[in-house]
Amino acid sequence: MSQPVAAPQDQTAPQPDAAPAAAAIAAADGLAGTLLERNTLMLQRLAKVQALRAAGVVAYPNDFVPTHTAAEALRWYLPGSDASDDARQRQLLEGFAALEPDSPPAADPPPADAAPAITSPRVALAGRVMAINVKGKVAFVRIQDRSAMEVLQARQAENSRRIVHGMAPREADAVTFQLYFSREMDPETFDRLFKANPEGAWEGPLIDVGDIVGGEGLFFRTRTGEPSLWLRSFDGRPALRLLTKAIRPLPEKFHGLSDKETRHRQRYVDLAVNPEVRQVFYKRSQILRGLRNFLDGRGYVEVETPMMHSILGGAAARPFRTHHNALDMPLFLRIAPELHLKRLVVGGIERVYEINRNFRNEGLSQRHNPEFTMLEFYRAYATYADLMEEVEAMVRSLAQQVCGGTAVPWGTLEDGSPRIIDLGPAFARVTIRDGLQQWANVPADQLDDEAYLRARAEQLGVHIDGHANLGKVQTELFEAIAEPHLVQPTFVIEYPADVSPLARRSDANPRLVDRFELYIGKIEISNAFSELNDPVDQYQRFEAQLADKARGDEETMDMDYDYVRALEYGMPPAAGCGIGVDRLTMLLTNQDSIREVILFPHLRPEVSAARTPDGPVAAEVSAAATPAKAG
RNA sequence: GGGCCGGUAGCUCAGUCGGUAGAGCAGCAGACUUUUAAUCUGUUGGUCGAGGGUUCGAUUCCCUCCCGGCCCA
Repeated sequence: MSQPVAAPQDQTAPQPDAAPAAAAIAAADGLAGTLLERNTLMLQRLAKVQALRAAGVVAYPNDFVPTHTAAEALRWYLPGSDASDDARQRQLLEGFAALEPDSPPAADPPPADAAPAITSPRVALAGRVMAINVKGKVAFVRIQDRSAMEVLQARQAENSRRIVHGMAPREADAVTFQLYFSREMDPETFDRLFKANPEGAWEGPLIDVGDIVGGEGLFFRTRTGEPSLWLRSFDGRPALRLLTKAIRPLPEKFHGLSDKETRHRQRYVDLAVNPEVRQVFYKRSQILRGLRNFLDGRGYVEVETPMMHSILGGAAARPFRTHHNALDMPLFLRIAPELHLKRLVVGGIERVYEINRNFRNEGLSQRHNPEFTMLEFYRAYATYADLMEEVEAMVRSLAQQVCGGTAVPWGTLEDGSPRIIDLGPAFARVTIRDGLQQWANVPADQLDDEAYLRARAEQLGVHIDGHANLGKVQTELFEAIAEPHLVQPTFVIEYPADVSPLARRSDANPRLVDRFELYIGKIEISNAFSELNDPVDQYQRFEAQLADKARGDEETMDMDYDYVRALEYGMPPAAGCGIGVDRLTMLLTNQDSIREVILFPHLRPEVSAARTPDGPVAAEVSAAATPAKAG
């Protein structure tokens, strides 16, 4: 049995130390030892769990069934300007339980724009408690559920109406829905949750911000016009139930959680308290769905190809290495799916795509995460020029779906106003050579002079790898000096064959390949080219890669005999395109860091100051983060 | 890899030219039957990122390290 806690009856006496009492309760059940860390707030909340159990309440029930989301409830309650539309009213009423004949008491005095007296449907809502406001014998509990962003829109609309009707505006950015609990509706539950319980195992209120609750009731407006759920007990059920007791406190309601490290390490907290973060990932979901819809609609087939490779290929990047125990062989995490997808084109899947992770063993930055999501699609009987049109249509269509238009905000200008990127007009095109002349002031007759280009790069402070060949020098210099100019969508074209070992040579100039990269907002979004399907040329280019590797270049491809064999069977003329989904998401959600569009971006293992009564558990936390399960 | 900035209560942040720390919110106790970051009264809570050095004394000064952010390569 839990030890009863001495209740502080005498106000003049020194304050009893609540923490040891809570610790006693928690420790008695061996609960605190399971925590990663201990603090007073957590021990208090653990004690509340014990108090619930002592009162015969199931602490973590799973039998509450919400009938609606908060947004559905609001939609019923705030029909909007077309509320007079009978069909809409019927549609809104669908799915609601039978109307309750006894409506909650009318607000006093009734607000000017109050809905006419109505009978309210019975509604059960569940969500996380974001704010509690106890005022004597009534309590307000604001909850947030999965419909938070729709609630936000509804409340903004409601706020506009309030202003029109001359009422005090509400905060329009609230994503919570308010439950109103009057003690007379269910005194026992009210007192247990909101009032001191001197006889209980924990003397104080049992509900906290952060808990998950479920409540049943009817709609009404408070005196100040806030649409609320008037909680009441039906059929003897509690008017408000704790569904999950949170042991850890949520970040503070006003400033919220802003520490980036904590936000990324504990994304669950970030998502719980920062609705705009949830919105970014909802949009990411929309983007993925939009990409699939777009390609499916054009006859592409989605496939999944291996993510563990024995031969590196498809991109110039350093790999992650792993090992297959049973076969006792080294494996690479794939750096690109390209060569597998083109094998499928050989096999007759003439339009094919894959959306999945690539892994590249390189530094982390605002635009680089070691694992990132790549869309690659391949289309037979198409050229890179065809894919330019296709990519342009795809990006434009996504912007319309996700942003509601083709003009999307992207960062800020010098004066602090939002920079607008317009994806509506035809995307600009610039060749590598034009760019070098225009932005690096390279004379036309020096464009193929490697020594000159290296000297110019030196002048401009651009570092170029000593192993780089002419094409790589041209490309690296171009990328370094051109990127700041590539804000509005721009296709960069006419790449040197040196840096494109898988691309088809240009018929006009065999030193170039038919390739483009799409830059938007100064970042590379896409890379595409007409595919090389001449097996002899392909074999020779692999050999050139091996030569580069022998010279010390670490970012080269290996010879892939099976891929050459596939080409020997004949790949239809084709073009292929890769799109960085994370970067595209950055663009369409106006985020300046890739970490803001990846749910769990890569971070160094956490070194926690966590401790328990039995000693630090940080070592366990760290151990869990290491790949010890491989064995 | 280099430079700069940061790590102080559960959260957001002050502060200490060296004398073991404060605020707001959260929490706890009380009042309050329609609140809106509710209000009012009282109050608990910190190995000041880690380790070492200097010192009578270090959260503060010095060194090393860890984690993060920004910029550069």
